[in-house]
Amino acid sequence: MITPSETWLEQLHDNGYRITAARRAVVDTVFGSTHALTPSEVFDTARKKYRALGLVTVYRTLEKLEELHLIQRVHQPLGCQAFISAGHGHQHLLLCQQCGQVEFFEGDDLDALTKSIARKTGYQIQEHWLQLFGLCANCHS
Amino acid sequence: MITPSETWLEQLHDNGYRITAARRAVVDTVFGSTHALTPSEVFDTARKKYRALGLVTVYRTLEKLEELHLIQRVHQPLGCQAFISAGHGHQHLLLCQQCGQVEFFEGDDLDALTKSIARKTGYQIQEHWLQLFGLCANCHS
DNA sequence: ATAATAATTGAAAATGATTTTCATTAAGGA
DNA sequence: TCCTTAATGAAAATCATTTTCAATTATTAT
Ligand SMILES: [Mn+2]
Ligand SMILES: [Mn+2]
Ligand SMILES: [Zn+2]
Ligand SMILES: [Zn+2]
Repeated sequence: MITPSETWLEQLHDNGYRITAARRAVVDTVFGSTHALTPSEVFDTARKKYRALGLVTVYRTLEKLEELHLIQRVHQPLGCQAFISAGHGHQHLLLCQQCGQVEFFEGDDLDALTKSIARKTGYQIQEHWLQLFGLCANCHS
Repeated sequence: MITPSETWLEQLHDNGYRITAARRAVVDTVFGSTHALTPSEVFDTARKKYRALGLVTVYRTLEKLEELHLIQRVHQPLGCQAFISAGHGHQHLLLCQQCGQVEFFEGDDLDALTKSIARKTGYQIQEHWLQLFGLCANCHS
């Protein structure tokens, strides 16, 4: 674990947010998950750690974690409500279509492509979304 | 216009769907739009062409057009409910962050990248999503 | 052209996800 | 420990989408 979930709590604290049992439960659930989780899935899991948790608090906590760039929304063919720990620096996602596992990768070089497209279209290209889908080592073979 | 909107109606017909005034209005609205449109936006525009149109029919027609691959959903930072005419063959989207104009481009070559990622991660990569964001010629300059 | 049929329609109701409201609780600095 | 104020969960409200259903209409068979 490169970033202990404690760091997320510290970050919340450093940004003026309080550390509560509800937030601990949500943070502990989302941090370290290898699958993107919807608010409802976070709720189900986090409630096992903190029974009194409310779904509303899950929404509110995810909102703050996203605002601090600690988590990011994952767009998938079947829905775009799930979240995962954010990558560090410029990274992209690789998703297993079978089991839903999420990995990050980096090292894509789209400079030649974006320059070529910019020239052809007249666009000033600012950013890109790239995502790979496939089968993880466990799911194929 | 490479594909007249008549073709969309023909396609609907060829797939056993009937041609109705409501569907004409939706098809005429979505076909040829240079911006991705939400169901509600389609409704507002299409209703000008066919006053009796119901929002439900917009949802149902978009569903069929997507099923026939005539339109495709557009994922954006602010939402993923909008649709645009589908590209032909293997193409990706280029979106203007200012005015929302959508263009297609092709010719990306991700083979080297996907092979490298496959080797490093053990994934069997099946497909990719790539989208560029920027400012169109009108919006910058 | 007419009639028969089955798909399509729009309104209304139902559903599901997310947001807002609000009285109560509790974090954390003084 | 006390005080202030952020945070909480329940309930209600909102918003997007889907389902239901009786009426309408496109298409096929006559
Ligand atoms: Mn990149
Ligand atoms: Mn491609
Ligand atoms: Zn897998
Ligand atoms: Zn523009």
